[in-house]
Amino acid sequence: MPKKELTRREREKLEHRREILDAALHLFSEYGFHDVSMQQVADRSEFSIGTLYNFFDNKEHLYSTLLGELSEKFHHAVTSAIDAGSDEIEMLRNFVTAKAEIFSENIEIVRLYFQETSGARFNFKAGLDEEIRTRYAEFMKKLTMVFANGIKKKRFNNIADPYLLAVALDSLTNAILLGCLEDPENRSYPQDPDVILNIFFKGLLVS
Amino acid sequence: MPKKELTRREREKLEHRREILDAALHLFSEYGFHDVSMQQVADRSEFSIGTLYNFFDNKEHLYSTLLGELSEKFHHAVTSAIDAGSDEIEMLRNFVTAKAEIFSENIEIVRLYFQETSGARFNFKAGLDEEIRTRYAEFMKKLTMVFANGIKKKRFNNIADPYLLAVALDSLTNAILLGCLEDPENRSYPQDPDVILNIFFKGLLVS
DNA sequence: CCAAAATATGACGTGTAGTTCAAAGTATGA
DNA sequence: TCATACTTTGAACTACACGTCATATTTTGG
Repeated sequence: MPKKELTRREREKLEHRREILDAALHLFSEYGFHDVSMQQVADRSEFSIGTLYNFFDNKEHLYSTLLGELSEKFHHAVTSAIDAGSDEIEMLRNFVTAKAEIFSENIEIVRLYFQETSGARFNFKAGLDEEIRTRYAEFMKKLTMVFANGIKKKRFNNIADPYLLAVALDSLTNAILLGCLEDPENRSYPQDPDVILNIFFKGLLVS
Repeated sequence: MPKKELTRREREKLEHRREILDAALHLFSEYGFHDVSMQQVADRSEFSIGTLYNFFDNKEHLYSTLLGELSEKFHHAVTSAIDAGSDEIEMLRNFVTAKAEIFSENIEIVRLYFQETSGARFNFKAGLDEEIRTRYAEFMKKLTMVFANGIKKKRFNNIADPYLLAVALDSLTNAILLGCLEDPENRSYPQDPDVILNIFFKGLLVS
């Protein structure tokens, strides 16, 4: 399929679409889905309301397009970081480093993502985010396997169920990274992944 | 102040208020703030719309009253559990046990709470939940002190900043407990707090 | 240069949800 | 029993936001 074969018109159309998505991202990220009107998106993107509807069927479609793009970007970066590791320890370090990078470079995106997956995971119209759930499940499976393999290879101690470890690491990185980003003055952003990982790597109890 | 000295009328009024709050809790917990109308709350509580406004100034007030009550209940239970421990290890075990209990006994309440604090912590009208933020900050301070004291007393290894440990334990328990409750068939609810705490207590790395 | 196609516009239709308030219903206690 | 105070009611008011569509503008290509 020829990918570069786009007329200027087509390129401009894509650009316009991108501008609308960008405007929507900023607004949704700051105020949330319900507290942003299509008028605001129109104003910010410097298009008229009608034009928005040439690109997106409705408000939800605009929103879910954003979420879909973002979750794809996010999960690709994170999973490929894991794959790039040569052993389980390196995989975890790569994961934390990649996640920290993504978070710090895309606060707005990340905020939007967590508005959806944390707050509304339970009550939003199910199905809207089927794709996101699937990606998340895949990612958790991968992370679980890292722990499971590490334990099997005797690189890790068998301190907890691998899936529990995966949930733990994921939620813990979310909380710590978000906390640092939302309150940058009080908490410095961890450059070294082991700042976080030592909570797992080293034992708290004095033996 | 005489607390029992309530006329039947006053008692009934309180009861009515409670019924409205209960109805609102169930609805908000299931559908979220924006997707519940006052009409629905009225129907479910078997009062008319007008009556709701005799008890609460507006929809937000109704919602924030719920959140306030719930966060108070929640934090009281958790902090007193910590206080009941005689050493740092027991404090952490008490905390996890109490939290697990609260979660399993009040799924709806917990859902509502996390809708607010996870999803909207960033973007909701700030100030609406000033009280909740304060309580949360207090609680985090207490948990941080548990870790800090444990480290100072050489009961714990100094594997990470105490505040980081507190954030970690809090987010980790949230994620694991919620995960079990929302998907009870696949994941069994941990009765033993050490199932979770071993992630902290024991080191993952084979030394 | 002009007609046809593509794109953009924004006033307007429509529906809905929060809130008000005058009237109806109910309890109180003299 | 009856007047007074308290409580409930729900139709109606107001506001706003999604989404439409006839019209205007711009681009294309002959």
